[in-house]
Amino acid sequence: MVLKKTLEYGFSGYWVPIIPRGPRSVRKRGHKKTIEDSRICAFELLAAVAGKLLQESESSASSIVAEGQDLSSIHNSGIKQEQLVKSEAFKSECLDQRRWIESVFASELAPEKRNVKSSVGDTVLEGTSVIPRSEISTKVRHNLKLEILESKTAAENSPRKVEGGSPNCGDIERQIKAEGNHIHNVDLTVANNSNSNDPMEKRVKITDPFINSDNSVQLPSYRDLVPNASFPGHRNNVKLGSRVDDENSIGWNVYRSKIRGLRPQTCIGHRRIRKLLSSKYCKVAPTFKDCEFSNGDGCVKPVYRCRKAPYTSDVIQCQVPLKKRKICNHGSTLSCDRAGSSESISNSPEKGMKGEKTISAKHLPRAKVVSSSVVGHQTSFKSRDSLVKFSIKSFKVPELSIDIPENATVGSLKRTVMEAVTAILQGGLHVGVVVHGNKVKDDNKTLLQVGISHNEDQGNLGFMLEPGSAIASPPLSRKELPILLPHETHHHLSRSAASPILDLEVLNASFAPSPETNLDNNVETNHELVPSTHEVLTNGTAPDSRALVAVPAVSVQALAVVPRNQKTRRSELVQRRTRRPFSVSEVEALVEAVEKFGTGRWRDVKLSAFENADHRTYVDLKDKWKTLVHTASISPHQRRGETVPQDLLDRVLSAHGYWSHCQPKLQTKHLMNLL
DNA sequence: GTTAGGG
DNA sequence: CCCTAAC
Repeated sequence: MVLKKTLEYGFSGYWVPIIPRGPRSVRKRGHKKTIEDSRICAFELLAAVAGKLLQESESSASSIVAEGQDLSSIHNSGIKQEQLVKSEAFKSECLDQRRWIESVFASELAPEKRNVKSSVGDTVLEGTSVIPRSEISTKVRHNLKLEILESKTAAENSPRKVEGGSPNCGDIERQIKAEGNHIHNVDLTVANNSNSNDPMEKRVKITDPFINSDNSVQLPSYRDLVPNASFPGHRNNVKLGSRVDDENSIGWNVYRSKIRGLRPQTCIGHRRIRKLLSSKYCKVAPTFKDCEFSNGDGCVKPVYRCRKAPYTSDVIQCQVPLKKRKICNHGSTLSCDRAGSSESISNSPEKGMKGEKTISAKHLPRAKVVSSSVVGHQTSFKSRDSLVKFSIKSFKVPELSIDIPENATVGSLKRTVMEAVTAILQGGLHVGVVVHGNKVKDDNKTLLQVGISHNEDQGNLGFMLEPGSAIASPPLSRKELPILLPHETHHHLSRSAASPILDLEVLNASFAPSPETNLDNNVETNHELVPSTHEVLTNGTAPDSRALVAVPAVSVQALAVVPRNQKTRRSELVQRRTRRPFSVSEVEALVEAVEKFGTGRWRDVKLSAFENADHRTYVDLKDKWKTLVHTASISPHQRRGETVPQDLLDRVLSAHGYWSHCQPKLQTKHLMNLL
């Protein structure tokens, strides 16, 4: 008897293998080169200024001083500028001298206000540098708002794009992370008046939760600080079920660990800033996390809001930026932000919250299961013509189907679910769009075409998560999971130490096979060296018990969504079935049935010997027979996997020979009859 | 829906 | 196991 239970899962904060980043997005320069260069130049100048500042103060360094420092020397360098330096923080940003920073912290642990504002030419840089690093950020609340043009195609507007992100934003984050910095919030606002042609009007804000609205920094009190808490001192345990977020007015909810590293972060130097701005997309007013895009043609205006930080999944964090990129791409080559709002941080009520965003630890944040199943709701509309505004509360996620014996323990159930969810998450997720209950398959349709318009009831629109491409295999196919063997556990743990919420339970699930379940079994079989599962199968347990394997049952319809192109469809949408090696007893049953029915009546074989084995189709049986025949015909040492008793193989050969010999006769007979 | 066979 | 041509 099998207990069937389906459940849904949400974003999860489980450990996900770190996927090597692809090359940084290619930035095309093209006709904007000049503008861009000048921008870069501006930042270089700025950096130079900062460097000079630091140099000047180096003698008196290691302590915070310099409020309203005189910048005459910088003026002397011929750079037009106005600077207001309220602290030295910014200096560290440019020189990246940890020692200095640390010394600062050693002596400045009490709440301290620091503020840096500098402007070079038309470029304004506001930076706050020495802020406590948030080494462990485990949860984040994500709010996502979209404003999309109806006229844009579904593909363009598809939330799938959320998966990506504008290179600028993504790059910013990556760069920050790469530098080991943990800036809690970075707002980049680039506003170009289309008519002003002033490429230099930029505004870079680097903020932090501890930064007040006046851009000052407030450090947390001592007790909140845990020096070098680079490894999670505590984690969030994976829990079944979902947590309803009472604040869940919009978006994902994530929390942040209270543990914070003491190490101050270094600030973004000019180099990084330059990189950021060298991205063509930066011109389109990217703001990190809390951002709003506006582009000249007034077409696309997505608004992303991400409050409180990290502990959002890779998926989420990576997705947001990508989306922006795509949108930027479409939008606005020429003019940016017709409104010309240089303060475009967003007019949403949550504006004040921008400082709350926290970028999590290095290897991308994780999301916790936030809500198990929710359909996205669109809350607000855009009054402006042709603009549709979305507010995605959450995604409806694919169904997860799990078969597990009644006598399995709750613990094993948890582990099974855990693995299933993890496996799916590892494969990445895609976003599907559902309109009026129908999944929108054609990415090229416009929102209007699929029934999404600004004056339409948005209640009929929903988003859902779908397993992504890489989704290698369901949980127990460890073969395809990076973590396979118990002895690898530590290795992985240490390697992923930077991931604050790496959940031990996940690992335990993988490595703590429990006798009551077939986990152990699977672990064995997946070693591909260890024989057998037939103990289980032959000791009275029905073969079906092996169905404990949690199979993420991706619904066909879900998979059918977003059929981009032929090429990607299969790999991205179709989930390969769980590999379930035939047990000896199954082989035996198969052989027996084939002996009876022959090799051309798989349906009969299935019905007679595997009627109750739902996971064995007649195609499977046929395939297995095929491999059996092959196995039987090769030398024993060449065989792999489950060891099939020689006598069974002999029977296979025998039956195969018999039926293959019979076949011609029958065929001949048939032909004779025809003639 | 089944079979058979290549991938 | 997947995919598909060919029943």
